[in-house]
Amino acid sequence: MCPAHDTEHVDDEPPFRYTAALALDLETRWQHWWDEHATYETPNPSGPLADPEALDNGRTKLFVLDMFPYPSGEGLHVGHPLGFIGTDVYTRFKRMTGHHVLYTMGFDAFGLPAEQFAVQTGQHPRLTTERNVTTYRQQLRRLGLGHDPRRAINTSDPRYYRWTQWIFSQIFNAWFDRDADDGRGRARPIGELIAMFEAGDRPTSDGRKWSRLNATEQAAEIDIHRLAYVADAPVNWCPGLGTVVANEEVTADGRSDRGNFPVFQRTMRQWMMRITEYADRLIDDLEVLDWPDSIKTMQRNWIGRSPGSRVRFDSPAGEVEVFTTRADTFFGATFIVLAPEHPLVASLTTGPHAPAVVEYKQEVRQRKDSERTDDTRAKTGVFTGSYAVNPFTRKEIPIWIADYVLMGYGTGAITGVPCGDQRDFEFARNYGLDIVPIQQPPDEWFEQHRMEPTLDTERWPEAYVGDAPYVNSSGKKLDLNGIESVRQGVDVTNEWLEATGHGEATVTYKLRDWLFSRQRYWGEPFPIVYDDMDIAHAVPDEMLPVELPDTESFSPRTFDPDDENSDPESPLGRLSDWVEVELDLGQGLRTYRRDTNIMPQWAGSCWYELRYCDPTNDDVLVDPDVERFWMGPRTDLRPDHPGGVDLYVGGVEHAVLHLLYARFWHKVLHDLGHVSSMEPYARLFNQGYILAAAYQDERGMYVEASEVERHDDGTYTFDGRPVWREMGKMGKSLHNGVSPDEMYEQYGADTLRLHLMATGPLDASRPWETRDVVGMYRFVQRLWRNLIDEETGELSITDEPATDDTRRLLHRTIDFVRQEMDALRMNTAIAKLVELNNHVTKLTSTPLEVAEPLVLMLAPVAPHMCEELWRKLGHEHTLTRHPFPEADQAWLLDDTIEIPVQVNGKLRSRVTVAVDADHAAVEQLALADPKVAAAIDGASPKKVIVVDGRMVNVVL
RNA sequence: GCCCCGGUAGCCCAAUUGGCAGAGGCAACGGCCUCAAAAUCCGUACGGUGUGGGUUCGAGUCCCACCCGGGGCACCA
Repeated sequence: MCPAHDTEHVDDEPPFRYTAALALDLETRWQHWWDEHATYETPNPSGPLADPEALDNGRTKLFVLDMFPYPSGEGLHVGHPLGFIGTDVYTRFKRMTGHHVLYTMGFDAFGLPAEQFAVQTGQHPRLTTERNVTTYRQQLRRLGLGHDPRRAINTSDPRYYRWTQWIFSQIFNAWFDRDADDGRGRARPIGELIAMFEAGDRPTSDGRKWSRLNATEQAAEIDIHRLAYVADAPVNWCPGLGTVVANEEVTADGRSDRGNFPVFQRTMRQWMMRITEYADRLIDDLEVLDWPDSIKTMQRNWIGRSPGSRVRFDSPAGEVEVFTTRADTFFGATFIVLAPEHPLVASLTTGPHAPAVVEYKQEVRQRKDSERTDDTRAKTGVFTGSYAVNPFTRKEIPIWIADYVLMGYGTGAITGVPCGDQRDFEFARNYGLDIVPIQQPPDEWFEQHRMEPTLDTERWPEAYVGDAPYVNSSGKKLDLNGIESVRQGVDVTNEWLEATGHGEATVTYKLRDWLFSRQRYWGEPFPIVYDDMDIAHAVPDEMLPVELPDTESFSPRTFDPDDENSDPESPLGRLSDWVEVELDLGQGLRTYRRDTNIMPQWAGSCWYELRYCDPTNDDVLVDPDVERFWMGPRTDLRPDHPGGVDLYVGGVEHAVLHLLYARFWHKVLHDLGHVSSMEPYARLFNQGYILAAAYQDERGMYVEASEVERHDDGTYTFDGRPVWREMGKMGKSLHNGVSPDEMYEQYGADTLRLHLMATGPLDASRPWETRDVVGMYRFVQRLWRNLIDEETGELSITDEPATDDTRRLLHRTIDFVRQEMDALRMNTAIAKLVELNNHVTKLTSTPLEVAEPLVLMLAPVAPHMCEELWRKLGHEHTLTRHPFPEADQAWLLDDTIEIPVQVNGKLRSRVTVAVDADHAAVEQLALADPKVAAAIDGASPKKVIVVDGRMVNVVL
């Protein structure tokens, strides 16, 4: 049983012992006090939240952000607040060390999880969302987080999503000028593009004069440049969710990351965002971000930039364009492979081969994703019957189709170079295609394969990939023979391609445009209407928000998860009263049809940090002065600082979704002049996860972990049936959550905060053990007792000065704790505070000169208790902005120091020397030590190594 | 298969970046208190750093190979 609940004996306890009950009392009291005194409200330099006087005190601004939660129906578990507490401790520390801190919390309340919860419980998502937000608010407040409550936002609040829609309109009304900024490219207002067309400064796509295009044609011309556009595109249709989803939301095995339903590739008319235009900037600007390398790598991989060449081959069906990163290998190209879905396949297929081609395409379509991605499977394909001309060799080479070539990457067509590409090699071997050697592999390569060097590829065990001298690689005006590096071979070939018009150097990306529309209910409606010509118009800014219509039929139409041929049906489309709307868009009152899609979950989180800066501004999404103050580039720190939030803390799972989308939106807003920062998050920190034991029964189902019984033989049962234990991320899906409410009840919030911070570094995942929490509970009890008389509740300390020992430990602790908290290493800071407190415990009474700094240093982690103690120490004001203790350098140094003496690397003795003793003196002292002398045993040392203040090593 | 992290006491974690392996917490054990127990308090013990090699006067720390755990990517031409 937990101590605090052992009520039978509670009477024996001193009345003012720090117990859970006392913690509850003082914690709720202080939370109330902070609210009343607006302790954590932070002023802006201008606008509605301005208080210039409060700003003008020489403090540095600091914007710290948590990844905001979506309020699920289960409420918090103790794993959730790990990051929140980490940032809270950090911001509290920073407030005490001269910073103006912007720190608040909002809710990511739109989206699938909220909607699914509502559908499951048969209640309107607005109701369930509101209720869940209330629960979260209470639970977070109980943790004592120092948020500015005025800045809290909720993405499903019309006053918030008004601006989400506004940003969408900005993106819709923008195009990407690739030539701007010396080829870096920049978004510009669509009006500037129209002006260029009108002035004839820019040719239209089909070369006709702008004025000769009719309204529909003009609209179409503009639409192909918009950063947000509607297009027929291959999309991921998920019947089980009843909506399309983005590439980033599809798992590696072809299922939805929400719900784990099958996802099918289909061509559909959907909203897309031209994130691909930003691919280079999204990669290049990673350089100036202070982010974990792992996340940067994930983003680079996701964007997947690969420089290569496009080359056109003549074929009976016209030109076939292929993409390759190895332009140097065309002399070895002995076939062409198209993706089975390639548009030219039909016209390239000759009569005799048609049945095989049709059958193969059918086969590929039916192949399961798990099979398709199995790269151990033999390469398959069929011949189309047609030949293309290799422009390098002038030879005819067969055109095949094979499913190892993907339509979604490059041009969906490749040249088969079997001698230099393992996939092509395997394919050629399978179908008896020529393998022409074009490089002389190095001798070591043959040695590795235990064979004599040869150019007879029949005997090669695999393709050779890498640098090597070229052979058989000369033709008309292009001669690679003699060149030895791939790099050079590619460069020379690219020059030839461009000179002859056969192709050109290019870059392809794995990144696709962002599929932005969803056929669900709980999200931001598009601020778009269509006229009778079906031309899309942005709803004017002054008519925003386009409010999400209230309806009881909010459930999306979902389908059999495997019903590939079903079609999405948006819930908003059923509301004909809402869909039909009369508007004056400058041409008088007309009837328009609203777009019935909603935005994806990610829209609201793409820009929330901006709204935190200026949450109540009704004129702009964020006042430019305010944005510059909180998020402007800190060129005072380093010249290439991109601006953005100073510290962003959250889980690694958003590496390529939220973090990529948010960067994209931010860059568009920057380009259009709305924000001064070039990146949203200057520094990113990934907190670890709290893991907990989870238990599976025979069926593999997870059972409620708290009800599992452990037996002496190490086995576990649930409800009398055997279950098996594993460790996993705490949460709903593994049924292993522990609620913070239980911890408040047993120990109080300060203890929970201390425990979560003390068990390990913030970025480390670690298992939760409820029984460990008592350690920090004992610590705060001890600390409390060191300052407070448990019988009277009165302060019990002494004005007597501390001894030198105590004082030295105090200043060392101050020095260390400052350093560690600043580096987000709360675990080691706490360890040193415990150490100091343990030292104080041994004293007969606690000196005031230790008590005060101890309380101040612990305050960031255990703010409630420390405020209470601070008050009892006679201070009237909150310690929130009281200066953090400073170490006195004089007490950091000892006069003498004990250093180890090794003989041949083995520890033999210790000697005490003056800190400033010179090497000779230290050496002499070490050699004179009896234990050392015994170890040396009369031999004369070869060398004596003295490391200042560290150790002595006598080498014989 | 490839690319990142990480393996230190029974458990969670420190270790001034190459210099005495242990700061802190849990658990364990002993003691005080108690009729007894719980809680509090006081005290004690515990491993040579996943494995094998190498560099060095000296390796938890650097290098090489491997094993285990976690994460990401995976026919990307």
